[in-house]
Amino acid sequence: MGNDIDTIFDHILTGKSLFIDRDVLRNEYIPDHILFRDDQISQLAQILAPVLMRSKPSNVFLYGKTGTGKTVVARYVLKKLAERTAQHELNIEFVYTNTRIASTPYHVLFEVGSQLGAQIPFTGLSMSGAMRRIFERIGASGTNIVLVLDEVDYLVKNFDDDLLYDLTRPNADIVGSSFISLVGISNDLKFKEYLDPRVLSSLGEEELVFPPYMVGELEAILSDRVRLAFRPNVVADTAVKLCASLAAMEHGDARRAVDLLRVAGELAEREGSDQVTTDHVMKAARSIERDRVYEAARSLPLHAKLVLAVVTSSNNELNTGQVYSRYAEICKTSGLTPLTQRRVSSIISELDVLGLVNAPVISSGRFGRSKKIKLVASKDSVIKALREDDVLTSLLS
DNA sequence: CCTCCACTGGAAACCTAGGCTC
DNA sequence: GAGCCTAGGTTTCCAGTGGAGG
Repeated sequence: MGNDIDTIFDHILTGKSLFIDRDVLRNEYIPDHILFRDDQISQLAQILAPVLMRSKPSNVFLYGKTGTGKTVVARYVLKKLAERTAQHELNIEFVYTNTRIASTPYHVLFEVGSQLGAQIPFTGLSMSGAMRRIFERIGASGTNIVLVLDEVDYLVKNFDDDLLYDLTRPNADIVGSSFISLVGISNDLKFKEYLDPRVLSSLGEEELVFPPYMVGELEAILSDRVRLAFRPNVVADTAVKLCASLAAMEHGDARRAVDLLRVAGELAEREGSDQVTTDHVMKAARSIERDRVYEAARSLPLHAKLVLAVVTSSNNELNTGQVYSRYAEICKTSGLTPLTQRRVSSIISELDVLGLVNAPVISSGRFGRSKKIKLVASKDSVIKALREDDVLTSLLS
């Protein structure tokens, strides 16, 4: 039915699409009105307001789990500020980087630099060299910067807080009267424990906490989006409730809730249904999980894929030694140089963090202590992703 | 209570790619 | 263009460890 290409086009041409505006359900969407975050918005606005007077605002930390509105509040306030600064012709730039996507301290600088128009090569410069170029750039133009570092906890846990220290440290000699003001966003409430006291004192000047949304709040948020995104009476109330309660189980994650709604809507539309039902929501939940697994597996480096293939091909739990010997065997037959067991052990831990495998360390007394590794993600999705790699296709038996 | 397995995971050394300086 | 420097990934080295079996 829904697979018929003419039906798909017909639906769109005859205006039978279920959506009015799909973009409302996208992650990057910034609503005109943000529900249940009035306090955080006004506090953040107050903290950042001094930029309008050309003085340096305190650095801020936003804490809260994923999908509690940190990023959207930050972007919303920044957007409003940018509107004002444009009116008053103030020399302020707002820079937003997600440090988990940038992934290394150097890439963060690279990203920040390119947004500011400073020339930073992809590789080759020292950290301090890259930092100097950024400072010189803003010093030369007399620009003040509000820098948002999303998911800073990732950066600090995987590396250290030197970058934060360097960014918060006053560099009067280079930057003149310009300043950099930091807005750090962290998913981890205990994040502060990882910080050096010297960083904490300058960075932790102000902090805002974002509590998880309650089921009722999620429902209100979703209803709001439904009104903007879908045609009237398309989405069943029960479907909205289900999205809200599924997301509430994931510690009140609004992003998850909105994703569910979008995917459910797309599934319903593809089926040619004129209603989005709880059934579509359930299907959406499964489909999102499959996509997540597929994407995670597909983007792994070759040797991580090989390790994953070994785990996937076994029906029972394996320990690190078993995984390594099978992995080494595969490398041998395909003429690859195997990585060391130490490295493979780390790769297994990385797969665990990605939620593809479960690998707790179990002690079996006399029989040693090792990780007990088993696949937890959908086997089909993993295999599908692995088959996309040419090297793997020839190996999978 | 002690042993001893099969690792774990921290730390440092090493390697490579790529820009920098002269 | 040679030689230097750095970041990021990997290897090397190794002290440390939870608990079944003695």
